Amino acid sequence: MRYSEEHKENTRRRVVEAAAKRFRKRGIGAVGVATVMADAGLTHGGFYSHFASKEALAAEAVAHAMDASADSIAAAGGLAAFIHAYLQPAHRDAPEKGCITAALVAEIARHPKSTRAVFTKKLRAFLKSIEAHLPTPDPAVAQAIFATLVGTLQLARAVSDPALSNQILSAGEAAARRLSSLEPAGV
Amino acid sequence: MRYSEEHKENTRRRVVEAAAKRFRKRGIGAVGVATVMADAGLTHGGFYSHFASKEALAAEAVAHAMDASADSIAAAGGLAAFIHAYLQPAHRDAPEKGCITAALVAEIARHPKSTRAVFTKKLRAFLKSIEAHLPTPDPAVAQAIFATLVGTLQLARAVSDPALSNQILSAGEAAARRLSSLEPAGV
DNA sequence: TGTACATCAGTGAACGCGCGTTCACTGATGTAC
DNA sequence: TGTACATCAGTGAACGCGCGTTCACTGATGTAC
Repeated sequence: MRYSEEHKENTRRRVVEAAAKRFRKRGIGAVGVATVMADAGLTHGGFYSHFASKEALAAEAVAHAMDASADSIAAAGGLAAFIHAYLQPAHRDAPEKGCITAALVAEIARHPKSTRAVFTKKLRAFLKSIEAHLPTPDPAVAQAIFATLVGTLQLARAVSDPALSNQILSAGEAAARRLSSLEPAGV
Repeated sequence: MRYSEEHKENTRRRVVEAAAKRFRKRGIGAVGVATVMADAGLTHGGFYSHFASKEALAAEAVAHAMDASADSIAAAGGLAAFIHAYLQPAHRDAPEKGCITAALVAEIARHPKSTRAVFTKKLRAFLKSIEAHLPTPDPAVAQAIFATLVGTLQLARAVSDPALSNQILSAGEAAARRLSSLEPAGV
C-alpha cells in the first residue's frame, strides 16, 4: 500500500472527531457530509473511502464521543464533582464539546438499530461507571441519575430565559445529589 | 370573505395537529411541509396562506402539543399516576402522541429564540402544574422531576435492548417518586 | 542508491432527489342587488 | 328567491439549493528491482 496505515487512520480519526463535534452542535440530520469533511480539511468526495455511509459515520461519531467521556467521573474526582461539572453553564453553552447523549439521544432513538446498538453498548459502560462511584452501588440509581442529568441539561439548553435556565441546572444538581445519596450541598 | 372564518381555522388546526404528530415522530428537520399538508388532506402550495414559514408552524405545533398536555396531571388523577403513565412502555413506543418536550427538546434548543420563547412559556405553565401537585410545593423539585421524566423517556427510547429500556423506565419512576416525596412504590 | 511502477487517499464534477418557498390559477362559497 | 360578482383557500408547476452518493481522475508515496 501507498500511504501508511497510520496516515489513513489519522485522517479517519480527524473526520470522526469533526463529525462528533458538528453533530452535537447542530444535530446529525442538519449536518452534511461535505461540512464534516471540510472541517477535517478534506473534500467531500473522499468520504466513501473511509465510511460506507453517513449513517456509519454517525455510529462511529457516537461511539467516539461516548468513549471520550467514559472516564470523566474519575477525571472529575468523583460523582459529586462530575454532577456539578455536568450541570455547569459552561457545559450547557458548549454542546459541541459536551455530552453526546444530551445532544443527540432523541435523534439516536430515530436511527437504525445498528446505531442504537452502538449507543446502548457505550451507555451501559457509562452507567457502570456511575454505579461504581455510588456510595451504595445500584444500577437503577445510576440510570436515574444519568436520566436526570441529561433531561436537566436539555431543558436548560432549550429555555430562552437565562435565569430559568440557571435555576433548572441548580435544581438538577440538587436532585442528582439526592438520588445518589450524597450530602445535600457543598462542593 | 368567502370561506367562513371557521372553515379556515379548522384547516389551520388540522395542519398544526398533523405537524405536532409528525414532528414528534420524526423530528422537525426531518419532516417536510408537503408531508404535513398531505397528512392534513391538502397540497403543499396552500401552506403559506396559513403560516409565514415552516419555523412559524414549528412554534405553533410546539405550543399546541404543550397546551394539549397542560392538564394531564389532573387528568391522570395526581402526580404519582401521571409519573406512572408518563414512564409506561406505551408512551415510550408512541412518541407521536406523547410528550413533545421528550421528543423535541434538543431540537428546540437549536431553533430561533422566538420558538424557544414559545416553548419556555408553555414549559413554565407545565412546571407550575407539577408544583401544584407536589405534597410540598417547590419550583426546583418540579423542575427536577420533569427533567428526570424527560431524560428517562429519551434514554428508554434510544436504547436498543428492550430489557434495559424497561429497567430505565422503572428506575425513572422510582426516582421521580422519590424526588416528589411520594411513598416508594404502589400505583 | 536510483529509477519505474503500482497503489489508493483524496479531488471535484455530476447524479437524482427532496427541500422551503413562490406564483399564476381555479373554483367553491359568501355578499350585493 | 335568484343571479352576478368578488373573495381567497387551496392547487400544482416551478424556482434555486443543498443533500448523500458515485465516479473518472490525479498525484504522493510505498515497493520492486
